[in-house]
Amino acid sequence: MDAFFASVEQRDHPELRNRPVVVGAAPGSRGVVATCSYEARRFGIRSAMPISEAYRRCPDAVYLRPDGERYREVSRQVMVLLERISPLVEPVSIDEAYLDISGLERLYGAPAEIARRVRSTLREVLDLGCSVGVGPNRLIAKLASEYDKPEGLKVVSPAEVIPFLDPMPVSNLRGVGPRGLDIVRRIGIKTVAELRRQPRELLCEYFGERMGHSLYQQARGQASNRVGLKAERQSLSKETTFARDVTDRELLRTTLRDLCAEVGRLLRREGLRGRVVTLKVRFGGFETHTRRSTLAQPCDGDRDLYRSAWLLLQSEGFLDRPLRLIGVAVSDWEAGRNGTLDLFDSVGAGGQQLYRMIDQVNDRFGDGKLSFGLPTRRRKQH
DNA sequence: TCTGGGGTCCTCGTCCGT
DNA sequence: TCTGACGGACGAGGACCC
Repeated sequence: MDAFFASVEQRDHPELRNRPVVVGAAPGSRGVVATCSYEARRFGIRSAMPISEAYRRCPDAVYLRPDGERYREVSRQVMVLLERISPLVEPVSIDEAYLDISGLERLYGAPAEIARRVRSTLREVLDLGCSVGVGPNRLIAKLASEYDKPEGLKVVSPAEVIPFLDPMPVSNLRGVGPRGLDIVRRIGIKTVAELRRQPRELLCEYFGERMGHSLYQQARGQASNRVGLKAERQSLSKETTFARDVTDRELLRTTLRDLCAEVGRLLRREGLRGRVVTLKVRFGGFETHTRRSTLAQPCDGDRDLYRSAWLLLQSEGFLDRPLRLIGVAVSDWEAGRNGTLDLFDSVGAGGQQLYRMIDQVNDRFGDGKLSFGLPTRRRKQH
């Protein structure tokens, strides 16, 4: 979806149309821009920019706090419409989804026609704009969707993959953030074409085994083409940044208690019980630490969570310095929950080869005859 | 100077049992 | 009985994404 939160606000409040709209923290507070309308982007405002900076660039914009519940509801409506077009829809975030459209040509026409149908359906039914990318796999489809925002439409055929990728900056690839970009600069490359000329060993040496291998594949346009169910939740957390750094123990105590109560409420709502409680703190200079504690029994109760979190906060000496942020997370669900995950994208080359072998066996002996489970994420996945 | 909140995954170090 | 190698479990932190 294009500028999703801002577009929903502009749609629901016509007086905001054609005006710069910034959804995020309140101006004057510690916080950032979640998203902003294209009118606001003309002032150089971007997602993740400090709200104070956004306000300096455009004090006349309309500043709104995010309405998460509303956006989630609209997101559900989007997904329902997508499911009418393809039976295989994988939501990847609140405003993005992959659709498997193989085999739909007879029903709807060429891939470009299907993409146009997606775009026009969301515009006509929900009055929202989106950009659609079509490609032979997830990587290419995603990059194609980002190619011509807003309301873009780009189809990349298998033959066009390499010419499509070649001129792109390496930062467009998945997993290349500011740190990755530093390394890219150090090697002296800019484009995907230049990246593809680097030997795999060199990329692994600079980026680490997994990331190096991933970049080697991405530069060749290789990626998974599986569209599956949304992955199950691995953890659940709540955190808050104080308006001013805090030393007051009582304020820290009540804040932590509130956070634990909220996490507990959500755990119970989702029917999850976790074995590990993680405390997160951030000091004035943005120095961030986490400390975790494994419970004897999985829990979803506010009091158990609070007891562990407060113990961690006290025992680690975190109360001696002013705190900017405090947070609490729960993870490692009790056995029997969250037992199945589609890990195709995270298992690496060995795992992908296993999947291919399983597909071959199932092709020969009937689908579903063979399946396999991976041990929990932290264990070595060989 | 400024830098949210809610996530996922990866790497590395340490401890401990085999 | 001792010792070293090995690997799993666990914890911390970094990097990235939306």
